[in-house]
Amino acid sequence: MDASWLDADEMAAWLRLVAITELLPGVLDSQLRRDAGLSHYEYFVLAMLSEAPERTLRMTSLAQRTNATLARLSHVVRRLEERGLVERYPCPEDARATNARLTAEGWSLVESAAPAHVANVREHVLDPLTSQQVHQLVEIGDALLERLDPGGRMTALYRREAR
Amino acid sequence: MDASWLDADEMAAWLRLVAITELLPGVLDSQLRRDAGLSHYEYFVLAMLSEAPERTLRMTSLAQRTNATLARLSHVVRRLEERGLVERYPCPEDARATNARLTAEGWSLVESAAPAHVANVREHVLDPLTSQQVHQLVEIGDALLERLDPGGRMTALYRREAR
DNA sequence: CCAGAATAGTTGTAGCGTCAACTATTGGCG
DNA sequence: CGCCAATAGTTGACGCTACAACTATTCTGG
Repeated sequence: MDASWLDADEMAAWLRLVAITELLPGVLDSQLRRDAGLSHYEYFVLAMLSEAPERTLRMTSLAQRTNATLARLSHVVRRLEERGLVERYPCPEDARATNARLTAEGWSLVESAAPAHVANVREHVLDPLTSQQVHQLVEIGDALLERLDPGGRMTALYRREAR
Repeated sequence: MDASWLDADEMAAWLRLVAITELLPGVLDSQLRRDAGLSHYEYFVLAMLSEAPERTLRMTSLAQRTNATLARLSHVVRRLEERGLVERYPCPEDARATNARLTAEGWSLVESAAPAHVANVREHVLDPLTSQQVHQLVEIGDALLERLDPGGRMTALYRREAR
């Protein structure tokens, strides 16, 4: 990390981004773990299902929406299924595919966990920013995701095209 | 994740930040793993040592600079020591403390890994941003880190005070 | 000056993610 | 048709991180 290769502003931005990616997961996980017994990724999976029609999604689509590989999702969904929060069944239209559906129990867990989670996100991320900075973060996020996920394989569903 | 609790811009910013924290580690890790046999966190540890006087730091200080807990760092340094990249020795001034020092081998590894890593950071993070956005990211980062690491326990060393 | 609290660090364990290997189905095209 | 590539998903092993428990020093107030 030779400082001469990045100018002062670039280095400052980079150090902050690294720190955020190290610290944010812990902040999210510990609140959700304590209040709902879920990791942030597990919560996010349940939340994506809760917003889908029939509260059901194919594994591949769910993996995209949660920025994860299929292998990771498969392990997570197996554990969620063992806890009765989700159920899997073969997709009727395509025998290769698997559908994951939120159970009633899973739905009520997300519902009960959401308020405290949203409050936590507000407290640690949204509140400290001005509304102008929130908007800047959207633009910066789009620019970065275009490179971090070039084909839009994981983020195409909500990403705005670059101007 | 009830959308009604966050407005459109807030939700957009939040989804992008989540996606970045999921995707960035993989982008950094895979390049460094392939080119230097190091995880990004391991590289960062070596890089922080390479910039310190005597290429030596106390474990606690090194943990702060790398946004990590002492437990995590201890495991990582043990593995780096086994590979001959770092050496540990009891701190003379305080018998509780341990110093970690970069070996010659560790130094040459960081030196050889740095160019490709910096290029990767440029390609995926800095280049897609305007210089104005880089500056905005610094401000946004400071605002978030003030909440993510309230006491400045991990980030005080480089964080700018809020205006 | 010494008892208890705080600091510094290590270690074992359990849980999660990555990677590679694998099965099963579908789609394309010759 | 029939074969081969692509798609969809699962699984097992391995490595890394968080958490809790532990040792060992140093600091501090009575």
